Amino acid sequence: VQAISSIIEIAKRAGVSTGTVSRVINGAPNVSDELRARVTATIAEAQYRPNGLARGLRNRRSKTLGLIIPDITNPFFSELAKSVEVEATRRGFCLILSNSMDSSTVEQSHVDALLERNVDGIIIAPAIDTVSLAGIGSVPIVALDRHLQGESARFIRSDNYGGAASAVRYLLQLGHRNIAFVGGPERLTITKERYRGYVDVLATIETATSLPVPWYGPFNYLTGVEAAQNFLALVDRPTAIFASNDQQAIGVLRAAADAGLEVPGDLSIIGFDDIPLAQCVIPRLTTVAQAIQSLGALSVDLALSKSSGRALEAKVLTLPVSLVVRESTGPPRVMTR
Amino acid sequence: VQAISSIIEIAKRAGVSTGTVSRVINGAPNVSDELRARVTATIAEAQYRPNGLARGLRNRRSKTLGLIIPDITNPFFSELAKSVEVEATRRGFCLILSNSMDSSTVEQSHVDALLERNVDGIIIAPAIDTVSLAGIGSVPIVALDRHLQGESARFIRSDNYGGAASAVRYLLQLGHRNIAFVGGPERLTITKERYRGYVDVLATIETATSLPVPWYGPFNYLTGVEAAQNFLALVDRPTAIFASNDQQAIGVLRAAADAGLEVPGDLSIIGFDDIPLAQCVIPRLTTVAQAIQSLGALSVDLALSKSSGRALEAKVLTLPVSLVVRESTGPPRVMTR
DNA sequence: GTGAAAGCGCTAACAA
DNA sequence: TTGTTAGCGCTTTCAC
Repeated sequence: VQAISSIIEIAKRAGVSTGTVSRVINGAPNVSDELRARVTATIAEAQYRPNGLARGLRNRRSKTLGLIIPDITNPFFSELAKSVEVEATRRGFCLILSNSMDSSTVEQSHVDALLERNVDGIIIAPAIDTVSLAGIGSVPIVALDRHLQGESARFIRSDNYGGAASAVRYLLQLGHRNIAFVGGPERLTITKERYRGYVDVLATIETATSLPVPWYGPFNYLTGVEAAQNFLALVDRPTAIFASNDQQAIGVLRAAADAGLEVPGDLSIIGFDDIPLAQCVIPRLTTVAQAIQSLGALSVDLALSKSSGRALEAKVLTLPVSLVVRESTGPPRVMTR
Repeated sequence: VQAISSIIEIAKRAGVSTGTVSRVINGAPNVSDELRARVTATIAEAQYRPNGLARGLRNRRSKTLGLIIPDITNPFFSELAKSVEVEATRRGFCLILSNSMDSSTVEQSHVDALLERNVDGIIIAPAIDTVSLAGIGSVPIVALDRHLQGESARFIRSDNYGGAASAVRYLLQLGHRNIAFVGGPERLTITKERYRGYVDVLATIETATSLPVPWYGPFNYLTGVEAAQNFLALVDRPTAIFASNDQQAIGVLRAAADAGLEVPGDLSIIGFDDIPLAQCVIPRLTTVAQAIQSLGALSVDLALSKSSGRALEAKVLTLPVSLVVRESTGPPRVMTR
């Protein structure tokens, strides 16, 4: 059975006008029960599927959202992408996925591609959050996790400062005084915010020595390995390392094992994000948990809410984080702030 | 500056017809250099972006591909999705991402959504590879990693049988005789193929005892943990475990650590996929590496190649795998078959 | 409550 | 080489 591809055909078969078929498809109230039933039956029988391109052209909306992230391979972003996709689907939207590979140029070309496809909104975790994007303004933009230049975008992210602060505060509680910092790319605001949280808390105590020089790098395993190798070779070796994401923290774990160190006996490690893997590595990872589900769902929400007009709406949303402490035995302890 | 939104406007400004503007946009040869320059300039100046919906409607193609996978959160699929997205982008296509959450029902609704959006092709890793999908046939379909019922789809996957076989062969070489099998969902063909590879190789030697009963479960960490707990409690404890993916293998690692076992001293473990994490866990994971890049790129290739007519084209593509042996010291050794 | 018809922005066939 | 125009499939106003 060849599926029918035009509303005209359906109208003909059902013996009604295209207008009526359209009204039925869109659930308009002013259609008689009789015609509605007839049209519905015809549609089902003919396996008819309305043409989204035509509808989009006519309605000026594609029921599609764009998501631009640095790298879907990063577990934090794949968790995020999943929650965005699920929420978008729940609302009848599709999600176009783009990886910027941490390049603003690639990012811009993705934006262009999305705009050409008339997406109804763009959610983006910018590669470099001090750069602005061209062509934006005709469509709702949500900056996710990372800031975006320009006044048009809404911004949603976690409490990076507070998260780092509570991690370091916990390490101090455990008695650590020499705590090292592994950061993400130095240019990013999230990196700076987490660093400030770290520094500010350490400033509250008196330390014998100065802090180890922070180590910056991409949010991946390798950075953690390199950072740890660097820190562990120091004369005044840190007893704890705070990493800016879980992948880095796992890299630190890896390097500590290679160096023959016990974790947490010889070295304490805290990560950031709380990806599923954190509860699986050996030993389990203590980390600052982001509310990834909420970040994803809310960003869809923002992208889809018509904000035009309501100038006073919140431009920046900061979601709370919580410290998840995992020990070799017993269940994880969640410490909110 | 308000960006211009119609080709008519551009035509007016440049003092030409819409036809000419269209020809310039599409790089048609028969336009004089003078007009081409004028139109190009006007477009750039007006920040004009052609409307993809209208073009798609007219051309019957959306320059968009659909990808349906069980779960982007699974590192194997996020690697795959990335390579698909990169290849699609390279060819000027966008990628719509959908998670089926391992449900055929969800899967079908994603297919419907994609068809309504007139995607030019669908790449799918089916949740259940014995189920067929409705509405397919109007668009090129590529079954990726997992088989799809129906004759219309192309199929591309790795050599699951050979991969499992070479893993088990390697374990035999190391002297293991009691090797356990952790499988993915039992209904999947990939699970069965990997199991056959495992069984067939073991059938070539004489074993004192019978094989441990295989353990099946989703492709995640937890399955590995549970499987290992099960196997390690056996009276006749296996000395090696072959897991059907790296996440499961990492779960086994986790459980072995909890049980106080040394890997590989007390227990050898081999995984499947070779996700980046495999080289980072402690100890590093020996695994069967899939050519994920090629899988992704080729599936885009298949989805985009007009196969209509060429009936003799290969319907099934099987990509070779290789065993990557990682030891506590030294670089990984790649053993192809 | 229903039908007729204009038009969303674009391309391609045809005419000039 | 360039312009004119029909029409892709749909929605919605307007008239009945």
